[in-house]
Amino acid sequence: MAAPKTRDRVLESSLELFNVRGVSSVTTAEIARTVGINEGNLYYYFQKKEQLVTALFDAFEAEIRVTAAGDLADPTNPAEYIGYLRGWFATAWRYRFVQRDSAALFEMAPALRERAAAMIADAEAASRRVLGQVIEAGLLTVEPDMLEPLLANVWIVSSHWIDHLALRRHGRELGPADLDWGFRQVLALFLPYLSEELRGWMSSPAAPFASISEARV
Amino acid sequence: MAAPKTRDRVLESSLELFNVRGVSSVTTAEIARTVGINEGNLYYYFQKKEQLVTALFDAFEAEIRVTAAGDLADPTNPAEYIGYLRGWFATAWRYRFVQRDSAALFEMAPALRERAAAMIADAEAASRRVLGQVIEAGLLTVEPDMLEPLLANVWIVSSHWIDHLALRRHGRELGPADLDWGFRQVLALFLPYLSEELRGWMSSPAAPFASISEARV
DNA sequence: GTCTATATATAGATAGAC
DNA sequence: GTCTATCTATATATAGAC
Repeated sequence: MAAPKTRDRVLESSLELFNVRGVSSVTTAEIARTVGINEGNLYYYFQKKEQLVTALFDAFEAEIRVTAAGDLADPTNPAEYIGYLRGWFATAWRYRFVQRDSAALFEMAPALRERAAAMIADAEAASRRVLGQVIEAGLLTVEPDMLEPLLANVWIVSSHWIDHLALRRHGRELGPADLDWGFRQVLALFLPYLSEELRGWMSSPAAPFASISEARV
Repeated sequence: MAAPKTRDRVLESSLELFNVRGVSSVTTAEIARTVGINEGNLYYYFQKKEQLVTALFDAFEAEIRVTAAGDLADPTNPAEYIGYLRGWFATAWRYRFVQRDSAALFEMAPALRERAAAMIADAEAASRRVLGQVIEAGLLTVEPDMLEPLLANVWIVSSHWIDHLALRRHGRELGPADLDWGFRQVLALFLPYLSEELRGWMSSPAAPFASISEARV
């Protein structure tokens, strides 16, 4: 296969740097150095740092919208809903720079504010719909009053478990095992609402608890 | 009473600015302008921006440790535990700049990383102890396996509901009514574990759901 | 304790040769 | 498409008068 184009390597390196150290702490000089190109060359592809950030947001949004559009072929199969959740979770991880320090992000690229708000509204609608299917299928028992708070907490924990764990880890880099921790935190939000049947399944070897670290993250 | 000293006004204004726009986006020039003093004067009190940030962290840590040291006089009284939770919640709100963008914070003041890790460890131990009292008293029924995930999610939601809501609000400033929303999100984490007795009490007029906005925040 | 004026460093961005 | 050299703006920080 062809060697990755410079533009793509810039995006890849920037994503990693932004995720780890935050959008505002990473300089264009550092990005160029990491990619192994000159700073002038970087500006050939992205005339403003804002454009770089926006291009990464584009990718994030596209991935979120694919996930949102997804549907459960068989809502009675718990593995499918867990897979669906894992999709959200993996995307939130891959583009965690968006959530972390969103204030600085929007200050750098103000146009993203509206786009992010629209995106999250659509994403919430999608997850509301899918959760509805799962409840309909009898896997979960959630009183109507609890639906919205539950959805919001799922989003919050999926997006922000990283900061919490990084703090406890004294800033050590997070690895695959930590991803498992995060995903379990999300699943923990659902545990009290499991039907009896599902409760048994969750503790069976078939439950794909630990396999998040094997997914593309 | 005496007019507030300049140093205190600097701290107050900085806290507000950092909370709203993030540590790395706020400049010393902007702080001085907000306080109504000259930039040179600002540097008379804090020779480095890092010292300013550290002083605010000191206040945060002190407040957290006071809250952590607190105990429930009567663990069978649900209002007391809710008050305890509200204490955590209010502090997390007042110093939300610490959680939001913690990467940039630690890059600016590396010494805070270790302190924050130690502080959160103590805080977790404290909330673990108090939650234990409440469970002992029969107000909540939490399986031992769920205790740690629950505590972690309480911390995550308490610290990060703001970013989530700000996104949905299209960046509008958050107000007291939004604080209620956040606190309800935290309480929602506990709702599935309520004893029957407590469940009734929660829906009674005595339940101090809405009064978080009257607290000092 | 507060101000004015100045210094230093560096991040973001451009021009033009190759 | 990539590099070298350079420019501009500005954030942090200091010196010294008042």
